[in-house]
Amino acid sequence: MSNNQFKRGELYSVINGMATTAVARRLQKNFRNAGLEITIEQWSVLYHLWKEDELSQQELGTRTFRDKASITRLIDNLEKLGLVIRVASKTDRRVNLVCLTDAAKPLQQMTYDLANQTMHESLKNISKEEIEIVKNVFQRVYDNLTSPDLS
Amino acid sequence: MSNNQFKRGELYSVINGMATTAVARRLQKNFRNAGLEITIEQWSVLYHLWKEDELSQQELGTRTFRDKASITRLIDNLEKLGLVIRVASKTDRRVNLVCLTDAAKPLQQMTYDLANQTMHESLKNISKEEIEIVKNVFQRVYDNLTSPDLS
DNA sequence: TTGAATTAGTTGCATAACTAACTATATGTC
DNA sequence: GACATATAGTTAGTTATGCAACTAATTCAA
Repeated sequence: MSNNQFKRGELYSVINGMATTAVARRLQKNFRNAGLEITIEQWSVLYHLWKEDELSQQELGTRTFRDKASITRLIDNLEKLGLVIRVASKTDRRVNLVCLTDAAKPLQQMTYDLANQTMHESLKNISKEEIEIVKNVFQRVYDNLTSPDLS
Repeated sequence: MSNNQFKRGELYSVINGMATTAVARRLQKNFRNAGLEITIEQWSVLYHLWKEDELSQQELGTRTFRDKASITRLIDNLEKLGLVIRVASKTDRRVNLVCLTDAAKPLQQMTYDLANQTMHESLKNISKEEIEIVKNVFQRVYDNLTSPDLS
């Protein structure tokens, strides 16, 4: 009966190895070709800071689906690049607020444009409806795996 | 007009950070809970060898969407675990054929069952039609990014 | 108010990814 | 046959991931 839904391992290997990393690799390549020396992982952090600056590392982890240790090291590298700084929170001394520097500003429009270009290359001939379904399925997969089991 | 198709970065962050890694993490966790000491990356190589044994590293790279260097080290680690061996090809001395050992045999059914279980957890309440659309979109994204541009 | 439990962040360890440079073998062409 | 080119695999260097153990600060509760 499981085989009614998917051939063994097939969907898994599709999900894990193919389209998603192809998109990531293309975006990384487009960054490099444009002379940008940041990784897509670093970009994903900057992306959330451009939406809302001065987030805690914890909050950045939640928004980018990473654990604390990964965020610690991503912020280390972004600090080395001079794109963010850690500022101690005044209300909770455990917390670092991650703040964009002036050096990060010029990257915003450039990386948005490259991300859009990459999405256009990736989503050529794919309809809005299909994209909505994919996004919706992904959200539900994520919810299936992260919400507590109520059964 | 790009915003007609997707909100900036939104689909990207969905694809890159969320559902796919949640599935991978869950499968890894299910392996660990079952006492299996292999990574999902190692499993993805074994998976293809169970379908067809004695593949070259090159061919394994193609089938698992990895580059040569990644395959070299995955095979290194699988050899250390005693699950595969490298056998020099008799017809082309550049080629290593990667061969399953007897130690890998008992893992096949067990990991298939765990992968199926993981897929059931992930795909709860997601219809066959939606799964087909996701698979189809992924294939077309991959094709968009890997086939030569004919425009 | 003191002691337990929780939360934020860091560090060590192992695995894995990509790029680029490298060796060795094979192939194709003059 | 000899040289250029292509292919298979390895290695070095950098970045990233997950887990577990750890410190420091905060909160909760008796």
